[in-house]
Amino acid sequence: MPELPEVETIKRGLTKKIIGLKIQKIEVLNPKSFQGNSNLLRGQQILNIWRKAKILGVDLTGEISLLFHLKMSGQIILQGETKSLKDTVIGGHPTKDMLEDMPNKSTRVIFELSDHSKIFFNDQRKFGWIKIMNIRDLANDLFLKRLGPEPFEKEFTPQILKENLIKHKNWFVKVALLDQTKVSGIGNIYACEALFNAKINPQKRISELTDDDFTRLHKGIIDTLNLSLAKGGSSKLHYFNEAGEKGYFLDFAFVYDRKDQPCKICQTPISKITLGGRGTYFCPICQK
DNA sequence: CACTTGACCTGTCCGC
DNA sequence: TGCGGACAGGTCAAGT
Repeated sequence: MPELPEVETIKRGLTKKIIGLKIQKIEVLNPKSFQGNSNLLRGQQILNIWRKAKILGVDLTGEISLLFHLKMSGQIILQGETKSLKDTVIGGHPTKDMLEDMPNKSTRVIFELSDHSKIFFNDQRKFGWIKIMNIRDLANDLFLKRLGPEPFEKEFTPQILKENLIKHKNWFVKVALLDQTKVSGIGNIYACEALFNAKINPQKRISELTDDDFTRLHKGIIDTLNLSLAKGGSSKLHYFNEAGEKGYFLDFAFVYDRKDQPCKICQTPISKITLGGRGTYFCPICQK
């Protein structure tokens, strides 16, 4: 899925466009994609939009919030009333880099808003979900409660990173980065890229990391996520922002999805291995 | 316990 | 061109 930069990009885009609007109508095309009674949403106004890790939250009147998790292939696409998607895009990427008009065969849920725009929740693989939660239950949600620090918040320091990871001395560092209870929002792309940035081999065990490694890893995480935000996120297969545009971070990636291609620093072919069941890319020379 | 594999789904790409 | 298998931005559950 969409990892932190992709969900954050969607959050920022939606915030500019739908705060204050009301939800007029909900159409659930795939029941498994939507948990809760969708009738509760009708007439509720959108108050605030937030992100925690890879979860997107939409606070509504009526003391309820809508939570979205896009998992591997989810998309949230906002489309205006009359204009086609490509007409609404400002800044003009080529047409081939935009989604076609909605709905399509992956559309699972459709929201109609008070300005007659529509939000399409698309999800090819159906792993993603939307759920309605009472605001009081949000504070008790186990997944949200256990999430580690947000990389862009002050609480995330090299020391905290070390403290959270050191409990698992024998874990591969790459696998540890994917654990959302240690740090929030990192997925497979940014785990690989952050480790390259920090010059750490993904097969290193946590116990092998020095304080200097933790410091570089902390910086590598933040720098990598920042760069991706600046490039609009990563579009490998499914990711588009709320306006249907791709993100271009992967054009700048050093290792992810670059198996056998030359390292951009030392020209050594990039390696691909499997760690914790996930494809893992790294430069065997640059990452010690 | 710690660690790995499978399940959830659909689609695409690569090798024979 | 067809077909099978591997693989894909995530997370949880079951198995070893």
